[in-house]
Amino acid sequence: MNIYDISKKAGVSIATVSRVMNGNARVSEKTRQKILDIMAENDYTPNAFARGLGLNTMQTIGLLCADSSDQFFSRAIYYLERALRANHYDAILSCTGAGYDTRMEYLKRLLAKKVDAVILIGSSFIEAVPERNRYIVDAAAEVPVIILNGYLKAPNVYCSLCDDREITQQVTSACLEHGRKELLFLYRADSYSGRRKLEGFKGAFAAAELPLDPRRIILFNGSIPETKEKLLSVAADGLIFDTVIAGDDELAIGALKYAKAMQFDIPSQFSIIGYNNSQFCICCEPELSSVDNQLEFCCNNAVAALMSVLSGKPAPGKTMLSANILERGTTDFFKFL
Amino acid sequence: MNIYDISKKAGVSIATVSRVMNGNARVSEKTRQKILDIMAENDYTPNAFARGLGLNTMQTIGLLCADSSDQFFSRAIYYLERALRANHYDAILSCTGAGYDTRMEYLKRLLAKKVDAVILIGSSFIEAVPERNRYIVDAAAEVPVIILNGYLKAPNVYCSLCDDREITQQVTSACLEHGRKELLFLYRADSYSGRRKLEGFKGAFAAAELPLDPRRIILFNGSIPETKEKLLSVAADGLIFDTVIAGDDELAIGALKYAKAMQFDIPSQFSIIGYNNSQFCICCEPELSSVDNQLEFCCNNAVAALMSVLSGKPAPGKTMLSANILERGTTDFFKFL
DNA sequence: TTGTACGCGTTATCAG
DNA sequence: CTGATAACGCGTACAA
Repeated sequence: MNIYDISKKAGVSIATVSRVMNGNARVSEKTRQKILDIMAENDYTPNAFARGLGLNTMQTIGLLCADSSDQFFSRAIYYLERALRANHYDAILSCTGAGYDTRMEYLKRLLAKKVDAVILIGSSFIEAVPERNRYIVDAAAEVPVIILNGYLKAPNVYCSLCDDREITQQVTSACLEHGRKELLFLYRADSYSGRRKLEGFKGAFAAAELPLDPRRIILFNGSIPETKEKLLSVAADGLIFDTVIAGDDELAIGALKYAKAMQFDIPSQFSIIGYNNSQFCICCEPELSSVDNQLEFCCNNAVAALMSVLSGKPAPGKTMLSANILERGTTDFFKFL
Repeated sequence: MNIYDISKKAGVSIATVSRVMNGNARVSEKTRQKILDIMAENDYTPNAFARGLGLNTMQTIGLLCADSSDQFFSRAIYYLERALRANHYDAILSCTGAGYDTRMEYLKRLLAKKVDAVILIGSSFIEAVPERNRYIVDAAAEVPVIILNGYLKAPNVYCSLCDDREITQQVTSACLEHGRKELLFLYRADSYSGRRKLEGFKGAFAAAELPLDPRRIILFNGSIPETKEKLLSVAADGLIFDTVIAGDDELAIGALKYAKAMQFDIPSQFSIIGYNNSQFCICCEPELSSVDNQLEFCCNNAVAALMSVLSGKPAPGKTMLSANILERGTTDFFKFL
């Protein structure tokens, strides 16, 4: 059933049918109803490919993320998909895994599918060496590129992120001010947000004019039990620490397991701060204090910016949100923050 | 840059260019190279919409799920997307939420986008009243429909699931045999798998010829703290229970919080069995014993069946996998299972 | 081995 | 208000 069939049954031309479908042009109420009835009877659906060919869009946005099963990413996907759908766009999802080449390949694949834009979920897409981000800038020459939780300054690239540096510095400063000096900063990846969090951690020490032992900064990409083991070995090497500031909640849970293995009282002897305010926080005991990085707002902002750009209007290249710390059972000194 | 531009630059017709692109027909090695070079120079990408229009496929599969941020669904999405991609298909994701109408609406929307097939993730799509599943049968008249973790017998519908009934019966029987008689079955939804799990629970009592107090079956759809409160109130109402068999890990964590609030020793005084073997299991203490329902196999099977169907070959309407129980710290009587 | 011409189902631009 | 017709870019019979 195509537009010709409908036009024949209605005794009009395809142009009129097309006008009725798209609602815009003026058609007599009588023929409009007739055509609508016939379309309903035959439950006609316009061919999306033909429409795509003519309009050069199928109203789809490419979503690129490392791993959709990650708790943070999966929430982002949920919010983004919902917001896109509300704007009549569909989401093509593509999970790249950790590899750099795969990221490039899958991004190209999305572009080949002629998506209207691409959303990069997660700061792992933004590397420290500018040249390595070149492929993103190139992609932005074809379609708008939205980056969630990362920042890249380039034409047609729009970033929506939370101020990881600031909140990490605030959290770290709060620790220092409350007498916790033996801090450990544990982060998973040399990503944009990882680097920003690290800056915040260092910034707090600088602001307090305290020396910072580089051994207190640990880049570690492991599971919960591996993280626990890692901390046990760090402690065995003689480093003393009574507080862990983690780059994500999973690392924080690892730290919690470490603290329990050491039979520390939490939070009086040992404190832990997670990041992302994920479900990890509420299934352990004590429950995990964590940074709420406003993911839902972030996602909605990202889609709002995208919609603006897609309709030819300008949008800010960077939208930054401030984060909050949610205090639960693994700390007791954020009451006043 | 389209096929005409390329053909002009190469001094050949578009047919030849098309042949080179699709690799199949025989073209002289010389012109083939020339065309390939020109395509590379101009980094030409065939227009996906035009191709879709002609071939009536854009190699996309619709993924429908209630909530991509759910731990179980997000893992399913990851596995499915990966398997689809390996077969050169892209995934359009659509999250419906809990509403029935929304499910119908979004499914229609996917079909309107002319996806090559639809994968329904999660047994919540399959209702007890056949008439309510009608829209799925209708969809299967247009494209193959794959159901993950649910079962619906209908033409062109292919289901990949784990034997929830059997494992739940095994688990329940094991409890009964080890002297745990005061069981509570806690499940979230009247979904296909929910009903199957319940059958298993009841089946174990029937097999042991034990009476089953209906108060021991609790249908409850709440968060972790809500689940804890619910169990506290159930206990306050006078029901005695020392074991919770939960339909998912989140409910199980709620039960764990309840047990801790009651200061029961786990697992000697109180046992808990979760379901899905999700990340929830390893972030609590003691860690949660849980049913591993072989999600990755399930997803791979689903995609394998789909690929078979899409290439015109037959596939089983139902692929059922057996599950395992993974014993961790909340039980101590599955060693021999 | 290569080229011509048509079909795919729309949208949009003209005339009328 | 309506109709004829040209794009849109590709795949592919059929012809050469």
